[in-house]
Amino acid sequence: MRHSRAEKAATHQRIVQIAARRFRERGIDGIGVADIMREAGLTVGGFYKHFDSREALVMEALTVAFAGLEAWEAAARGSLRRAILAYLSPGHRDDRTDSCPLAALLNDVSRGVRPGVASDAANVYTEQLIRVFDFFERLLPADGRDDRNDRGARARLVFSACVGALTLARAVDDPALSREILDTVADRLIDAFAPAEVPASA
Amino acid sequence: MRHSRAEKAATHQRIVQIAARRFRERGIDGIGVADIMREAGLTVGGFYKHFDSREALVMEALTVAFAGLEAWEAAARGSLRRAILAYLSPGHRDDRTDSCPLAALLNDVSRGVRPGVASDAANVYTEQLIRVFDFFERLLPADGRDDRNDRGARARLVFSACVGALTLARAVDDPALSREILDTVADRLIDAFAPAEVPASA
DNA sequence: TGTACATCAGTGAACGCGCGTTCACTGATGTAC
DNA sequence: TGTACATCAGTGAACGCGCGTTCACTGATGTAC
Repeated sequence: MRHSRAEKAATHQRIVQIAARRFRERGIDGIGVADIMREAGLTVGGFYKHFDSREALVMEALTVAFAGLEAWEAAARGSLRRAILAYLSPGHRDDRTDSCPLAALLNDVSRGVRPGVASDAANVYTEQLIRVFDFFERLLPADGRDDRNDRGARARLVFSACVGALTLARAVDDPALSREILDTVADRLIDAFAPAEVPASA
Repeated sequence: MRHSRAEKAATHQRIVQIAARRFRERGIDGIGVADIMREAGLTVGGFYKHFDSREALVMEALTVAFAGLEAWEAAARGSLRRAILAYLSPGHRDDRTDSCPLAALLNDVSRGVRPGVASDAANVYTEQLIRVFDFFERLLPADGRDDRNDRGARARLVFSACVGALTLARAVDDPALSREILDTVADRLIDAFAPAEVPASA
């Protein structure tokens, strides 16, 4: 029962990190407050010393989960090819706890979107999706018939295909089919949108 | 309290139809047995005269929901362009209760997939996804460099992009962005994969 | 065709369970003197 | 620097609630005669 200020802040962050991982793995309704606290080495009662409600934790966890996108963007180092291959890798498919929240929470967020009803989660989600679309747009090569709108359209297609292929590969029973979805979609996307790009180098 | 045999069969189908719609709209865990029975004009207790468990209803509802894919395939009448435009239409995005189960249940099913653990839902899901991939493959035009594998790859890309764009359009807060995702992804897909196709005629 | 009885679709209350939340309590930390 | 007290992070039991499931019951349907 110790509680220095520094320790409280660390505990708070620990809870949020665990939630950010478990929400992506099991869905926002897929894990309870008691389980999260237990994983943090605490008991349920203490939860409300850190958050006003479960919903408040959800929002903090979303922010943390989306912050992970920056690491993925940085890892691409300006290469569309690398970005696609990392997104559609078996590692990203299997490591759900740390994976892209835009894919992991697709249905959870979309079910919260209703005309006229504001959803904080959908707000953050939308903001981050726009960021990722912009990221892909900057990565796309300018080709002959290129105008800015066309590049935006291609960026939306590329990321839609990435999200679709990743989540389909996760939902599928058959490991061979799952792998085939990842590999062939990545291959086709690179072929169509990053053909001239120099292969990843040192 | 009447119960002729014909009426029981009709009641059974009514329950399954309602479940097939609500599961797609709210997720498999998003609606309870009591609510489904109430919507069917019945009380909870009667549920177990029709199903061994909630899980049994889920499986029957999935079968019914997937059967709806056939109607969509038929409506395309052999045109890739029509198939894409129907899938990525605002109508399909908004009418979630009757929409494509592959998109509506993406995360729900994928969370049930764990290595070594059999999931009946994932089985049906995989089977139907293969069917849809085949459907797209048959619709793709043969082009010059075409071999069968390449057509399979293109089919997987097209449907992955459709699923991704539809679900992203649903998760997004901003109606203009949502519409832009649908329209531009459909446009790019048609441009890349069904360019020579004659526009829909009578 | 008519009657008596068995069946069973549907009722509505109750069950155990897990959830988010509340609460009285504890004891180490931080602070006032 | 040392002491006394207030604060508050964390505990663990309890709360109401909704869920899937069970159960004794009802009364119309189906069937045997």
